[in-house]
Amino acid sequence: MTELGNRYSRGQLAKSTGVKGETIRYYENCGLLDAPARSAGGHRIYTKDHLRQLKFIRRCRELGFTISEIDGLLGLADAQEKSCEQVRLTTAAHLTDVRNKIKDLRKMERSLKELIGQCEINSSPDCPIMDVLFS
Amino acid sequence: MTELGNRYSRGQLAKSTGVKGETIRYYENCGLLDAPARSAGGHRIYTKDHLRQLKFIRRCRELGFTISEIDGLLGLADAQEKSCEQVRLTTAAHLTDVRNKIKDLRKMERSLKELIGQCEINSSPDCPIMDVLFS
DNA sequence: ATAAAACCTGTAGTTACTACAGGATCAAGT
DNA sequence: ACTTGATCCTGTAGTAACTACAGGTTTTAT
Repeated sequence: MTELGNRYSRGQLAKSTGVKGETIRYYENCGLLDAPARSAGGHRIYTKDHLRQLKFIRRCRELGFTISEIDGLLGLADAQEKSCEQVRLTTAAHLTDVRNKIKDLRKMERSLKELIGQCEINSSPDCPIMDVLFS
Repeated sequence: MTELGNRYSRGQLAKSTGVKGETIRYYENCGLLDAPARSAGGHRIYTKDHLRQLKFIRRCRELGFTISEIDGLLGLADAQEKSCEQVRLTTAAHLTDVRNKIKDLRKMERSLKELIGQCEINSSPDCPIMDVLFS
């Protein structure tokens, strides 16, 4: 089916997706990316399908999905029925995670800002940041 | 100097700082936490100084400082002069990191929200989230 | 004295890659 | 056909900051 002008080396796949060659191999080991055919000499021969799949993986990673979440999503891509709802749930759960992380970081941000603020007021010989932390 | 009623086991130290016993050992291996004296049988005997130091480490970790940043801060705690400025710089640099992370996560949040939004509109048999990601 | 709790060391697992080492193969030019 | 340089192959080890054993010793409480 996929035959004409449809062969990519690992390097070409890397270039067109922005995913490093070594990482592509890693995804294959993980079972995330389908194992491609091999040349007589053992080199991997990828197709347009791999390209599509890898682009999907990269996008999901950029959105902060973990490998196993992506694995789940790829599994759902095949199973039709009910899968849409599952995808939505996975995405929603991930959104919650992201929001919690933001909350934590905001708390850190406030504390760090406060620590630095102490410095501006300061004129004592001791470091006020250390004073607060090392109490 | 530190002698009376001033001996803690690893477990006691763990309980009073909220840092797990195994993690305490890890910090010692890292060189973060000073190696304590040992009993005849080889058990670690901590002092109030260790308690103080470990609390400092825990606070810094909660604020997102890396181990090596904390190592740096602890080094500065001794060296007096100029160290306050260094502490402030380390803290400021860390604050920038935290803010960048927040920015990234916000971008993720927006995208995820958008993806989920697609679902609410949707009535087609295909999953709109997958459609967008798997394009 | 005995038994349970806590401790000891060293090693391996976690996540998502990245970076080698030491070869083999491929593609292009002559 | 041959050579050369780029790319590819495998397997392993390293990264950050822990966590979790296994298999044994010590401490503490009764």
